[in-house]
Amino acid sequence: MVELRADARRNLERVLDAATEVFAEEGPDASVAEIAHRAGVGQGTVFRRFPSKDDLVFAVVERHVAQMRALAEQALAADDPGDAFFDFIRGVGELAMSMPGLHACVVHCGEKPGAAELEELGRKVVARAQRAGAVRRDVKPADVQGLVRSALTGAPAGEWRRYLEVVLDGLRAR
Amino acid sequence: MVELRADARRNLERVLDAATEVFAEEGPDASVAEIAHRAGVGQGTVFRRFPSKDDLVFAVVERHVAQMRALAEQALAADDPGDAFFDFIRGVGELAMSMPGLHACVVHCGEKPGAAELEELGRKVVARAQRAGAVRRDVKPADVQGLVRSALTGAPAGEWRRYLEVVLDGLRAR
DNA sequence: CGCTAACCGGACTACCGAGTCCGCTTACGC
DNA sequence: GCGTAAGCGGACTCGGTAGTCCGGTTAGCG
Repeated sequence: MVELRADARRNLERVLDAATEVFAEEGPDASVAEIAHRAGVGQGTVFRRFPSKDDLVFAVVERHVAQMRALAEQALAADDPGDAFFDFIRGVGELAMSMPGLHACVVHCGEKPGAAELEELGRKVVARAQRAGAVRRDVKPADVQGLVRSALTGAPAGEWRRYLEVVLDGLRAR
Repeated sequence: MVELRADARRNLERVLDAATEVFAEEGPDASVAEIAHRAGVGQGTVFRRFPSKDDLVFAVVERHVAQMRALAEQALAADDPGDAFFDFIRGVGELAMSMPGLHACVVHCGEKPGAAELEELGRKVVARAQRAGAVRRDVKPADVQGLVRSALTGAPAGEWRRYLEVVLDGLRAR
């Protein structure tokens, strides 16, 4: 499987796009049949590339997480560590909540995909903000991640920005 | 169905107890078969009393929510509105997280069961604390509820108390 | 007692979604 | 062109769950 035939590659992309769409709308419980149909291919085609449904979810989430990594890198390069942190979190919120279903997928896969690097970067962003005295020192980077994810996941439709601000206020050094 | 035969009443209680146990362990996705088995009755017996599985979930959640109402009433009777509020929230946390699966059930049923009265009481507790200057004024009672629920739902196993404290700090008037 | 309506259990149906299989189609190297 | 292996689709299997049904059991009244 080093080289994919042209039609196979085309279908693979269709599947990934359709899966992103469908998962974004319905979350990780969307059925593979729906995705295959939306992609205009048979179920067999989906399962040939992604041996299990979870593999498909991972692939979709992977793309999504990559964008967050970019934000984290940007935050590390910024001048003010405190502002960088708070803007980073807000950016992650915008990204995640632009496709709520996908966010549920991220939660669904736990830590699996490119989360390791993202977490590593996130750790640095947090540590830097703590060193600069902008973030309270008694929270661990994992706590920040968890709290933010909770606020985003739990907020009703249009309210997540307000929720996030409350959490961010709770994270500020006092 | 005004009067229930003695054996029927006994079975009804067994079912409710078993359901509470099982939902507390496995969340709202636990199967009715498991509950019936744990209660030592047939599935038919369960469905005779609760026409759908959701009805059963509601009944179980109802009981759980009643305990929270008690806490809210207690909070309203307390002297210091600020302390009352923060202790109330912590109490709700203890109650909810002593049975995490049940908490997921509460989330699962949305607002259905005795939530209306609980919400009404909660509203008063929050308003009182805001009037006393202990809680920031730009949050609505529903936000408090949502934020707390999010923090509890999203926290990993042993960490919910720490999460809750961050959120509570975010809610304090500054 | 003994009769009967209420009640019981658990087999059964209906349905849904993940993952498999195989006969047919098509890209593409020669 | 043409032969063939890569690829395709979608019907099918399999497992699991909500909800139904009915022949058998029993509470409890007279």
